[in-house]
Amino acid sequence: MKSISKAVISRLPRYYRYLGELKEEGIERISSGDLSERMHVTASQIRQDLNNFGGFGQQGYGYNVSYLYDEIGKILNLDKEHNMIIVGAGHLGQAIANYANFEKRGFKVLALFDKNPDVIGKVVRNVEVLNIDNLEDYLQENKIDIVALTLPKEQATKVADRLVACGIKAIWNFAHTDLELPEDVIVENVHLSESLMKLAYNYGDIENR
Amino acid sequence: MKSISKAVISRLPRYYRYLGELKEEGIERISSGDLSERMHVTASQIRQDLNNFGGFGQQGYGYNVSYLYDEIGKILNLDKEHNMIIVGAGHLGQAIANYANFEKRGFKVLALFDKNPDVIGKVVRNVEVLNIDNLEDYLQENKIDIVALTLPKEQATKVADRLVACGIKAIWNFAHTDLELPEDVIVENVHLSESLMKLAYNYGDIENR
DNA sequence: TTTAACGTGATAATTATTTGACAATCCTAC
DNA sequence: GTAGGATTGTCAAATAATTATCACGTTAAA
Repeated sequence: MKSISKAVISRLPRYYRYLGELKEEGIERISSGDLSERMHVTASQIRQDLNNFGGFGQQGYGYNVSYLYDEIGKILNLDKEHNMIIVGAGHLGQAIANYANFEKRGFKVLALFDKNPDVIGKVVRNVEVLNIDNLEDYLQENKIDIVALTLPKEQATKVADRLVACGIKAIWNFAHTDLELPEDVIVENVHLSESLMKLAYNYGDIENR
Repeated sequence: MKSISKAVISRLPRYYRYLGELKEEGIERISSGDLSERMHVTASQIRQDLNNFGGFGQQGYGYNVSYLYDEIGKILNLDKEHNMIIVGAGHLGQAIANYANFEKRGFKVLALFDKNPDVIGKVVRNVEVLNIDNLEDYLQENKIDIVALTLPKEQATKVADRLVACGIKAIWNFAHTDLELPEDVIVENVHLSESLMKLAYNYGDIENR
């Protein structure tokens, strides 16, 4: 089986989002051509992308919105529950804990962790902030799939090692550093400052006109 | 002048980060080979990327860390001050306002905006939350370069139009939607849920072993 | 029914990106 | 100074990603 390219994967969530919107609008079917106009990508790319996972469409008809939505959901593992904890209960950690929509997609936040006594014990959206000293114990007693790491980089590296030692295989990393972890641990980075720098680069041309 | 590819731009902030670390470690010079080991990319890519902007290195010596750091900073427009406001003073908006490091790079948060009376008037890191009704007035009186949009998607679309009407050319968009704006407006998207879905996809294989 | 329009999936062509190779040049030690 | 080693910038090759094309199955209107 030939593996799916990274570029394709990174487009799947966007397809999923647009299909969700179409579904909400009550649209039952859509052609790659119409979808391409909405999404501002080529129809060819849509057909090619989807075809990596099987022939979801039908000639002369297009794609069934609801069916395709569900299929992409399955591909993205959104049909499963994912237990998640957040390590770092600062503003960003709390922001993520507060974001309700993740739960709709099966991502369930079970706990936050921090070392700061001021936030330990606080409850954010029904989720308690626990003492990070108890991280190992907690992970032993609870099956956690994903850890969101919202710590300053100095602490993130060490905590990541602790997480991996406990068997964690998926880290959503918000720290401004690249975690050096074993190959079988999946890290998805969200480097906000790098995103902002890209924006600064792109709009710079306009400013200096 | 041939334009710089998107792929190169998106790597620049990472180079910048690593060079900053090298600088902090007191390392004065580095070869593409050594840097490639640190960053886990090919030396060829580093040389090729940097060469898009000029010959920063020297044969037999490598690259001067401090010089290269500054040069990449200039390319990314980090040598200029950027005035920023945040529209949407929810948890995410406040998290961004609280993030001190942006200021170090020249991104200055001047105000937050919200429509919720509970947060209007609140002060986050010396920055006040203002009433969104006053957005247009504020933008007329203050030169704002970048707007961070941290609103639910329903509101984001309309507010984005208002921003553009006021002449804003750079939007850092955290709303879960694609803003449809004139071509000369630069939008940098941060779609957290899409990032999380990518993680779910990638670690799914491991889980279902 | 029949048939024209539609629209996929597949393949081919094109374009973009990454990697490899090496001559030219600079550094450094003697 | 000079020779030998290091390392760049550049060009070419290889790989990857995107886009265009089209044969053929499906739909829907007459």
